[in-house]
Amino acid sequence: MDRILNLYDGLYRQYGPQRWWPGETQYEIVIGAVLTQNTAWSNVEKAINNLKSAKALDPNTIIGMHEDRLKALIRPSGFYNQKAERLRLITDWYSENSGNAGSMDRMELRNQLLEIKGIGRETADSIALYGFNKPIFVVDAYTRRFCSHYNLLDKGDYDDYRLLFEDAIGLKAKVFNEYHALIVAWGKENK
DNA sequence: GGCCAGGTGTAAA
DNA sequence: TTTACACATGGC
Repeated sequence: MDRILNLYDGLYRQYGPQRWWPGETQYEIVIGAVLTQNTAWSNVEKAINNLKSAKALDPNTIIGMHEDRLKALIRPSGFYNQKAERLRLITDWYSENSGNAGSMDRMELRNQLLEIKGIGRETADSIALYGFNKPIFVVDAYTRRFCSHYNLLDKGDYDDYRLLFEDAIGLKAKVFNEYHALIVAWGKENK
């Protein structure tokens, strides 16, 4: 049995199902994916709660909102100048494409997202997997640490890590979803 | 008070 | 192609 599958079983037994992404709606997942860029999730929660309290967590409101207003609401998540712009761009895309993104090929969706300024590989893959249920494995800082710890891969490009898991598991969105979340749970216990 | 967190774009070597 | 740096807040 492949070691990657074996480690998955171990994590699952230890931590149980994680029920990711921590967000209720598809749009909230998209917003959260941007806000969490190099940022602690606790700070992202504050920003999302601000948006909810302001009844601003929907595409039309975000697009129509004054830039300074948006920056103030997302301020706790840090990098708020950049992120306000990134939220606007991803929201423009979302308004246009959320309807048919679900029927896109996984790589077609990924490539569309990567064309958006401020949406890099991890953010694109998080949106594709957790927002649209596409089988793309998400690589983050925890994933690299996990791979290094278990000697799966030490230095590599983002896609080297992604393919390592995709090749071992097969294109299974449900497993990708759970595995990534479990790696984060593992990572928070192993600092 | 310093370090770090579920990255990304840009510029320079 | 690789490396360095800016971007910012809140928790410990």
